[in-house]
Amino acid sequence: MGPRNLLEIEAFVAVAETGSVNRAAIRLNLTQPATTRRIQKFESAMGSTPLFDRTVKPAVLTAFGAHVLEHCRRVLAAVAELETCGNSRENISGVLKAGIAFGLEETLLSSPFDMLRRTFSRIKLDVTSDWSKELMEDVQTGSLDCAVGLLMPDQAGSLHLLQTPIGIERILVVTKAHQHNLGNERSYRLSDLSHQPWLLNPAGCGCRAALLSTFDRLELPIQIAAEVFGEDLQLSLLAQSGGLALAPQRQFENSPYREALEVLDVSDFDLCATISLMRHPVPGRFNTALNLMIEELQSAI
DNA sequence: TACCCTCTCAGTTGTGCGGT
DNA sequence: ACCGCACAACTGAGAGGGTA
Repeated sequence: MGPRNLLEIEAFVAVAETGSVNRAAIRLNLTQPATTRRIQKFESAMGSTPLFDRTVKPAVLTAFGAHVLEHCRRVLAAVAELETCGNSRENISGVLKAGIAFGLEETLLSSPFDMLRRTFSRIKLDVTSDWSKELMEDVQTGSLDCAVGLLMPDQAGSLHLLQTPIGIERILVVTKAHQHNLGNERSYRLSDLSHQPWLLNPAGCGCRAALLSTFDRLELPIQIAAEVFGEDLQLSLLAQSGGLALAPQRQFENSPYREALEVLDVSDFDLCATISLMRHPVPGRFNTALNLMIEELQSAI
């Protein structure tokens, strides 16, 4: 088997894992016909037993295909391992497509990415921000090589991704300091806060979804006064006009508005998110770089 | 050795077909 | 009507061989 067949194996694994030639093509940075052709060559090289059942739509792996897939994954993992041991850091090159969850950019991004640029001079970084849920899907489809996400408890462990926990982030309920209409309680319940104006991120934000789902479970109404993108802007508005907002603890502690804000102890809303680095389970060419990035992230927290 | 021609391979665009 | 897939035709890069 020459290196050409390795490309066909990658195409087969991509189609099997994404469930679609189109999505596989996106993962492989190819057009759909090119991906189809690689699959066809691989299938013909594997003999007459079909790898996909195309009588159903979308096509699914046959039992033989599933068997072959496991072998292919082992081959790709072995090749990645071989490349890792053969490559010096200076020789690892290419565009590393990384995602970072909204809200984590400023607190987490600088140190690990500085390290990558220093250590792997031939890696070009392509960094995008999005909600964690979207980032997970992008890593799953291969549009991203890795992503640092803020995962809610119900998101951790979902999808077939390798998730390395970096740290825990407590999500705080924050209000303007000395806000009179909340009284001077030491602890609140969500029922005390359901008629207060909330400033929340737009739909797509995991923290918002967790809060709304808790209100829903308790059958309480919630008054969303404004949908404001980004915790920085929310905290700024909160400091001026009052209301309630959610904020990751690190972001709150680093906020210039911190002195004008206070954290509420809400006894029936205790949300902790996991900061995780997500990547594909099959090690790729950036495996060494990602392992170092994890160490840097863990020391940055 | 340098240049040119030919062939092969892997990619793209354009398009048609079938299923939902 | 739209989407996903496969096929046909075309293109560009690279390898290999022949010739001056």
